[in-house]
Amino acid sequence: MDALLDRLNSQQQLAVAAPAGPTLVLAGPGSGKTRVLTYRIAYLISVFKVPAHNILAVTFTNKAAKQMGERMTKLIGPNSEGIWLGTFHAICGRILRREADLLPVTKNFVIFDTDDQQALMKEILRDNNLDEKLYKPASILAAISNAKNDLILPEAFPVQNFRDEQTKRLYALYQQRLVKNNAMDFDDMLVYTNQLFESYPVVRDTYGHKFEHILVDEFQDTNYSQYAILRNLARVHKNLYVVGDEDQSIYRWRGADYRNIERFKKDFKDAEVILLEQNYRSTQTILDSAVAVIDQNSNRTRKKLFTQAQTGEKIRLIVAEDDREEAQLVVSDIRDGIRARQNPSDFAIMYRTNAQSRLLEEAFRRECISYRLVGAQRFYGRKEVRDMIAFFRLIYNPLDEISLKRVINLPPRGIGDKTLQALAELAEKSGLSLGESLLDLNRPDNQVMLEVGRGGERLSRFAHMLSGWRKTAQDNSLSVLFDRIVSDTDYETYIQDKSEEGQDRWENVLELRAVVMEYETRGLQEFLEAMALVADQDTLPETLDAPTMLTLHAAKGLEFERVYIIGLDEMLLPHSRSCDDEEDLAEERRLLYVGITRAKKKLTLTRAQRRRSPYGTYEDTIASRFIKDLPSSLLKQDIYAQPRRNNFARENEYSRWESPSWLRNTTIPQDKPAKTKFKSGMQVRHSTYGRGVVKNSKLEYGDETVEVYFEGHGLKALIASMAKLDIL
DNA sequence: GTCAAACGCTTTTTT
DNA sequence: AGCGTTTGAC
Repeated sequence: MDALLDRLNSQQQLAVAAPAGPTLVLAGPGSGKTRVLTYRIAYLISVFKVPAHNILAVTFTNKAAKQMGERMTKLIGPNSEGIWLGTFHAICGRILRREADLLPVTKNFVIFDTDDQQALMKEILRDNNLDEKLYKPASILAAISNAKNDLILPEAFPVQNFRDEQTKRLYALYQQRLVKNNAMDFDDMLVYTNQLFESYPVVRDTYGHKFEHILVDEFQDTNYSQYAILRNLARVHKNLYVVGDEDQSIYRWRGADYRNIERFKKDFKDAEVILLEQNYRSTQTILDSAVAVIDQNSNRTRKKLFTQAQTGEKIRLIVAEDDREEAQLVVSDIRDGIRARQNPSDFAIMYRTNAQSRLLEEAFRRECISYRLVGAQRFYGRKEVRDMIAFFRLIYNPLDEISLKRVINLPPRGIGDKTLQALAELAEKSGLSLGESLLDLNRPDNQVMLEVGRGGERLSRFAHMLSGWRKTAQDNSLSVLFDRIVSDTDYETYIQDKSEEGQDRWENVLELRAVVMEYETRGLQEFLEAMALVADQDTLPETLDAPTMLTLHAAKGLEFERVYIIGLDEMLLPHSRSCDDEEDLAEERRLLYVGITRAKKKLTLTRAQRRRSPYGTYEDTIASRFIKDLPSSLLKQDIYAQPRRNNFARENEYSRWESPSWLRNTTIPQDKPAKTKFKSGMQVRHSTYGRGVVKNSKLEYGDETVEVYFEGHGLKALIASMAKLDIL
């Protein structure tokens, strides 16, 4: 199996073949981190002869887990079967279901996502007569989440003022309500796992013995409670192998604590530290600019990033007049690239906030280019999809009141607040949950129905449906259940109003049915677990050959030939919410660093001089402070010309582009070409338009603008440094 | 209980 | 500006 090591450089070999024991791999971007991790596991199995089921590998995203699994299978085939591979949440979910007897919830607990949490918190606030405006559910939940990430239980919640006291109380109530719903939130999965280990050393040591080797990817983005889980699990064998890069820590806001690296060094004194510095991804220019950006952060160990690749092209900086034009410029450039035979999937556009994708989407549609949009809640956030999932959840776990309330009157069947109130009173009296007393109504001998009044009949009709579904769920496949819910509720008629959106929504339902089919044999539990833990970005069709749009956060771990990072404006990158805290600012910088280092060949940074503010009006922007950190020797400042004239002349709103008046000088200094390279009458060739004749050329705004007449395309104004024009 | 109009607020990043 | 939520009318 030494052939395994042949394909690695010496640093990587050192990491892959490291002796057992605590190991810390500090890996710069593009240094083959994932490769090392995958090979390490293969090495453990084939050289150390560790059985796969004694290995635990934790990744940051489901996608990374999937990817690693695939690579592993390629590397060592079926020997890799049985390995515990997944995100912290997936792994914890697995442990918690197995050990559910020791938990305050039952084995078929459900996982509350952000929306469910909000709904629950709103109920609690209402029950306690607290003003939602004063106590915003989101901010209360954020405080609770922070506490959980540090393993602070309600009793230990630190109180300094009245508001803290309220938060503490709400935290306690919230936990009670979750248990009543037989539910837990994302953070609870980690907290419960820790509690399990702390309260039952037997359980802790069972898993501790089981996992001879534990490997962790993206270690810099673990939070304290995740670290505590690792420490608990590694007590026995101490074979904790973590891989990370402090410069790529971008989840502080979610509780990620890069101090875990220090904790690790302290808790595992004899840990071996291995550095991976050679970069296999990017050109030296890209690396240099990345280093220039990240070196401005203090409190970090400086690393060199080197590559054997070429210097490569300079970084382009494009300044558009407004955000709409920014989007159009980027998309036009990609269009030109695709026409010039570039692979569509080589392109990626990255941005700070999801909202920025909208203008890009519009631009792509105008150009009739298909695209991949990562995340942004496109599918699983849709109401109709969530509705259907709520039906499933209620069937699986009737204690889930949030889901019950969501679907009990859906489609409207005359069960409003009053009827629900009556049901709640009934439940109160019998000491049952809403769902249980609802199902009780269905029992033929049930008399209490009368007490509920006129709504009683509607309620029991729904109860009848629900118990029918529960029976169906027991001995039928998921799609059968799905179809029954749809037909029993006449869901199609409900959402398929004649409108076009109705059609869209129905198509979403059908798409969800296709997802359900994938879990056909695996059952309800696995389906719901996946729905809760698998995010949109994990479901991207990898096969689609199209440019990708994604947030800088979502870009971590990926790489593309050509990367565009848009919106390099103050208040956006760095984001306004991060501007008054030193640590937050450092994280924004790391975010840009992550983005830059995704690029293999070519990097383009853009910004807009005016941008739509959240309020709808246009506002002037200020160039991002990070631009200053890029040495001008690495930059090629570009001002776009427009072959768009012909394309858009028909559309009135674009007519302003016919004049070059939007071209602006910007603040970035640049060496201007002394004289024009092109002269009137020259024969030239362009990658897209073919042969043409130069009509005119002049120096303008720091760059050379050439007017060329192309047969079949007409007169075009091109920027010499941009358009690849060859003189014939 | 349902529907429509008016209001008010919003945007950071995600398992 | 656009959306979701609340309010008010039927």
